[in-house]
Amino acid sequence: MTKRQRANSAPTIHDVAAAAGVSRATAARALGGYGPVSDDARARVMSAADRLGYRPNRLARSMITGTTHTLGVVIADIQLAFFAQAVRGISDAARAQEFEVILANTDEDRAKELAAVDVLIDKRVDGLIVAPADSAQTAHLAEAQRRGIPVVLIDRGAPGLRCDVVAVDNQRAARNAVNHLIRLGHRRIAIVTEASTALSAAEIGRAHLPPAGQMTSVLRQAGWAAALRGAGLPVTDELIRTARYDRDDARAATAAAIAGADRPTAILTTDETMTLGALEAILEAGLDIPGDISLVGFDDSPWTTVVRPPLTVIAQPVYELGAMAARRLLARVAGDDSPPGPVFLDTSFILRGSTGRAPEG
Amino acid sequence: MTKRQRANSAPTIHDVAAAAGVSRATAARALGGYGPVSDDARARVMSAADRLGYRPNRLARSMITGTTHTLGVVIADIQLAFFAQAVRGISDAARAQEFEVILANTDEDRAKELAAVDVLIDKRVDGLIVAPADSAQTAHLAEAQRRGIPVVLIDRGAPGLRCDVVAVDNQRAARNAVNHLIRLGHRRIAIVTEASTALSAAEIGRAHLPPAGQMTSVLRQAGWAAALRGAGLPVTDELIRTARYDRDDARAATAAAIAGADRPTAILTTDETMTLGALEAILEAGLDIPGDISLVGFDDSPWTTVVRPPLTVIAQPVYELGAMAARRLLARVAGDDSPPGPVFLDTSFILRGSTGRAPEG
DNA sequence: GTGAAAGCGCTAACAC
DNA sequence: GTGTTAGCGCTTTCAC
Repeated sequence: MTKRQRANSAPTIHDVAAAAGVSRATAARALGGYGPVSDDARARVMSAADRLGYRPNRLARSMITGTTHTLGVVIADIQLAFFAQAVRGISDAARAQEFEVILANTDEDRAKELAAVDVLIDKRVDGLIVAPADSAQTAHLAEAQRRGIPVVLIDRGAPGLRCDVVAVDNQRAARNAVNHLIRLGHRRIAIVTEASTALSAAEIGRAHLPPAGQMTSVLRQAGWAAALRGAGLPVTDELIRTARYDRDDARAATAAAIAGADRPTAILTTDETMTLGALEAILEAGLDIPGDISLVGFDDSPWTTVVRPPLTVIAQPVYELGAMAARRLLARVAGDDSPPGPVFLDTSFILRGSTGRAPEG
Repeated sequence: MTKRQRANSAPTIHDVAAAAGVSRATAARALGGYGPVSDDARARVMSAADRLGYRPNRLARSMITGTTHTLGVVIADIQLAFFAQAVRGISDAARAQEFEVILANTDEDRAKELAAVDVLIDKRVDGLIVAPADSAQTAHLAEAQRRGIPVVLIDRGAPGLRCDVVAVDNQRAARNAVNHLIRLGHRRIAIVTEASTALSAAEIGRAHLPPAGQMTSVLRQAGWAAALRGAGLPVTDELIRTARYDRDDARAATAAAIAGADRPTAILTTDETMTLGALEAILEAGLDIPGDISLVGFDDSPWTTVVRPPLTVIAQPVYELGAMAARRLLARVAGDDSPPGPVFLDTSFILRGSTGRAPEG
């Protein structure tokens, strides 16, 4: 079988060229929209192309140009509302420049992250957006950069890596929220946070955390501690309630916190999952919000206004975080080599019904 | 510059072969794990490979093998919990067989869907999972199939397309839920659904809908109507409350429904967004749930147990829907050519506090 | 403006 | 078991 007899396989530029009676180079120029082509040739090529149902093979093109018009996105879990929104922002910004998105979930597991990054490099993505599972171990990301693949971090930074980071100032946001509680007269303000990143009262006292160099929950905890210290209030281990990253464990941790003798009068939760668990525990205990206890947490989920009372929350511009990360990455892909650094988007403190004056006594 | 002097570009199989002192073919065989290679040669190749930091170029491989180990996933919006969960299921099932996932959002817009499918075909994905925006217009999907790309539909079917569909039986699920309300004595049971797909009372009376051939909301509406008719209850336009697909509009539609003289004693909502709006309206109206009005809706969102009362819901196995779709698609990619058809996964009716006996009168 | 020819990095016959 | 050779479908010099 000679080369031109592949009757029923997809038409290539070769077939189009033959049908149009021009050379492959001319057909390619017309189809690809580069280089000089006469109007006549272009017209013949175009009509041949759609008569044959020609579609360019982007793999072949990528082999030569070295660019795939594809971004790799490596996050913890697309099922978490935070990442779903961020990915939508990324996807829209990418799409606006004709880039596609390959998604990988890590479940905050470094091994999965390594594997994902490797595959994405092998697939020759043009850039990588990563929410790194471990801020301290980023050799694989440095390696990607070394191979010419720009990396933008989202949600959390990595001190050891020279790259762009798009995040919010978690310490500041938490500090603001806790300051608000303090102004309402609260003195015992607990935090319900992830065990895997939580620090003890002693540790959080010493810690000096860069604003984008850690997992968000530690930063939020640090902000909480800073606010307490700033008001001269004690930061004790009893106020630090940790749970596996799981709603039910957050419920149990909160239940334990409010069962004690010296019940906190307010609780800060570090994200939606923790908030859900904490709220459940408070409801089950039959406590009045905010009469007996105030509740404020990160993330303005849609449901926070249909619970009673509606929740006071710290909202992040999640979609924008994603869109911004993608835009920065795309700029890098396009050759921008200005010095990389963090970009902080503003959070907003949304005052609703779950925070109120501290109960007497 | 001769061919071997590309000092600082990524090492290719050629470089590895040279370093190991074997031919490219041998190096390729060792690296790719195919064909016969002596232990000695393999060892030398492997050590040369990781000394040089060799990584295979999957684009080049795909050019030859014709497979990219990539699935295209075309959905409405990753920000909707339903799709986020489904995509996680898809991603995990794909990953289990070393496939990656490219994501595209359509916002139920056919033009965006067409564009996405085109790009994915051009990128030579091995298969496509699609939640089609329009069940009636699927020429682009048939075209993908014609080009040898298997297609699996998720969440909704398309009567005109011969392919696998993974969904739930929405009519049946809705009918069951409404039957439950009927057994509780309800006679005026309204539905809050999307305007874009809703049928009038007259239309829904005549409609004969295939179980997987439509958008889910019509099917749910049909199930609702079937239950009413089955109990000899009237299906009137007054009971059909439509809204843009948007929580706030659902709130307004519900507010109008419960403001009238002949207030429904129960409401069925067709998904999380509608439920959120409906619940908000009921709370704002100060009605007691379920004393004044019962509420049941599709989708068992995490927050449905922290509102008071907790919501009775129809739960779909969303993650499994995704995983199943991916597994079927992967089977097709692997050559399975058994007759395609729909697969229905079971929903579950979760009885909680938002449904109760119909009020007297 | 157009064509011939080389080659991206890899796999797959086919000899030996 | 190993090497040689011919492509995959495209872009890109470089002549003409």
